[in-house]
Amino acid sequence: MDMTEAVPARPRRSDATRAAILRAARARFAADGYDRATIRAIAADARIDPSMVMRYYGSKEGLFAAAAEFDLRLPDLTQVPPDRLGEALVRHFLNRWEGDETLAALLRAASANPGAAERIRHIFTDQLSTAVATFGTDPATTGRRAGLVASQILGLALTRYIVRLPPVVAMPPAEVVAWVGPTIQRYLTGRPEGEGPC
Amino acid sequence: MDMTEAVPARPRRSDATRAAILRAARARFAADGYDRATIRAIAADARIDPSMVMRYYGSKEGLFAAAAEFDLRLPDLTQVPPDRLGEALVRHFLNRWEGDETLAALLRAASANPGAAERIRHIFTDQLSTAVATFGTDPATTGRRAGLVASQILGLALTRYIVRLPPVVAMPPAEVVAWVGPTIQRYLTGRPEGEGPC
DNA sequence: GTCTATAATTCGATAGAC
DNA sequence: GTCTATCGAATTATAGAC
Repeated sequence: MDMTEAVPARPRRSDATRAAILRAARARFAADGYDRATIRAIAADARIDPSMVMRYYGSKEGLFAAAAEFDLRLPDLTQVPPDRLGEALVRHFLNRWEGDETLAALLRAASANPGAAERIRHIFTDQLSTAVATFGTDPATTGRRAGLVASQILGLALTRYIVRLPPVVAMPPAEVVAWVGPTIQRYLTGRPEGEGPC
Repeated sequence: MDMTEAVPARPRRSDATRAAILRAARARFAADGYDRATIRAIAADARIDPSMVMRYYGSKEGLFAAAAEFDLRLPDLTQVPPDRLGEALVRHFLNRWEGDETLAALLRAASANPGAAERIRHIFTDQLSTAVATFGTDPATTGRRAGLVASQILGLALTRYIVRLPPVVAMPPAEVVAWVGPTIQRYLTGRPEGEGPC
């Protein structure tokens, strides 16, 4: 047994530095977008030398790829009362945004960085579609429903955190849930044109 | 009567050049975002020298300000049957986007350009709010309703034209209207939590 | 592992000839 | 009005000393 096995999953000496870089990168990318967030500024925030960023992440693209790792952490929709799916989803997304600026960084970067839009597509097709598919709507409509949900959820994020439309920013979370919840609910389980079971 | 009056509102010799610059600028800003759309590239598209752009518009910011002039051209909502307001608005926005890339340019630039987000805020508060206020809902809720409409409309534009989510891109206009129309209708005239007049 | 120095681009903007 | 030439600044990325 050699020394490398004596230290399983050894915490590298510079893991703290790497984490600091990622933290600073996420904040800068979220605040300034991809192009305006410079490696120099990120390094300054993390209190390290700019060349360290290159050493650890290879390039600016590599840094962004690492900083933009994101999981929606969608709850198990089968555990939610079927008539409260929309409400639950909106509440979940609000919490997810306020606690993690990664999605805001992705959204802001999506217009300039070729990989960011692709990343968002994957997140909101793979992760969301599989969640939508877990309960028994017609599989043929799953993609469309997930896309509609994404359009409202991302639009809410855009107007609340990027464009910052005053009325949307001012709405308390409970009221956002009350207004947008029914929209998501209909996209998930309803039909178009409001010809619902009225 | 002197010569200046003999040629009222004279079309300057270079108006064609100015228009070509604006056309190229809108396309580049829409495709690449503010930072990546360079004056050099715009000038090349317009088949003119880069210095002409500076001469006509002073700076890159000035050029963007001129290129991002946008009017929602909202129809008179009082002429629309009250139960078809949502449908009419969604249809109008779809047509407005497909025919003019200015809004896409604004949306793409909103994350990098300080003035673009401000411009969108004005467009979607002033223009939309006044339209929402024209019919008789409680004035206290006008701003909120306009904000909610903007969140869904801008989210639709974001997922359809910027992020390009496949299911949203693939939806024919009629189906977008059928699905999203009722959402806008409820934001305009309904109440939250789906406790509508059922 | 960390930092200095700098290479190699690229961009917005300016000056001035024609 | 139009174009050539170029400045000055900022960026990513690399090479190499310590």
